[in-house]
Amino acid sequence: MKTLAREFYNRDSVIVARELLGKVLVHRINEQEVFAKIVETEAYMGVKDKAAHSYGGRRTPRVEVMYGGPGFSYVFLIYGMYYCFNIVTMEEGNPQAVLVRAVEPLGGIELMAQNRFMRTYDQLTRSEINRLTNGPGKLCKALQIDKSINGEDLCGNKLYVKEGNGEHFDVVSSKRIGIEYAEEAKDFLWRFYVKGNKHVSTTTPK
DNA sequence: ACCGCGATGCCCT
DNA sequence: GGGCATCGCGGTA
Repeated sequence: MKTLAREFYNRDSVIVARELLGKVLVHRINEQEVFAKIVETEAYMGVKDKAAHSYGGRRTPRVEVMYGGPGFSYVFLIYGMYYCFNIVTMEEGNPQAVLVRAVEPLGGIELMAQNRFMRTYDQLTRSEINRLTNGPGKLCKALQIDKSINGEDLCGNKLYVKEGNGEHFDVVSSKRIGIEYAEEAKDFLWRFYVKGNKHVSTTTPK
């Protein structure tokens, strides 16, 4: 399957977030590979978006990669223990990004089980299987995404996104999660997920 | 099922 | 020193 080209990411975050659904996120780790279908995303629209780290043109060491070109990873630590994985969108100097909030495991399941629960897949409970990758922090743990790949070029061959299998699905948009502080921006419908998919983090955001 | 809470460390208009 | 684009647990039902 074809890897997404840089031009795919050189568009509005809302468009990219919507179109990333159904695509496949791949992480090559030494000889191994984990890959998973993107089923939930959120758009962070940059300088005019009060929920974005780059709101108002805020430019600190943490958010610096958001100011670079499209198609690079932006990984940050949240609550002292979880990582969140984003893909930078729009041209250099326009700091937008898409947060990947949930994925559906497709390959490298054993490695994901080890990364998340330090056990083999068949040793996992139903609950553990269900919450393997259904949240931004969980998918980073499962796919071994951490600060060491902040700024990684997704047009390379270590961490990248490729086309999905082309099957049809409906898309739901909703308010974004966990941004109560963002005033009017908290109500923007900039979260997208695959309708009916079991790996979506939640279907009823506050 | 839902709800509340604590963990834990980096970042800093 | 306060806040955070989260998660898992233990309580109640």
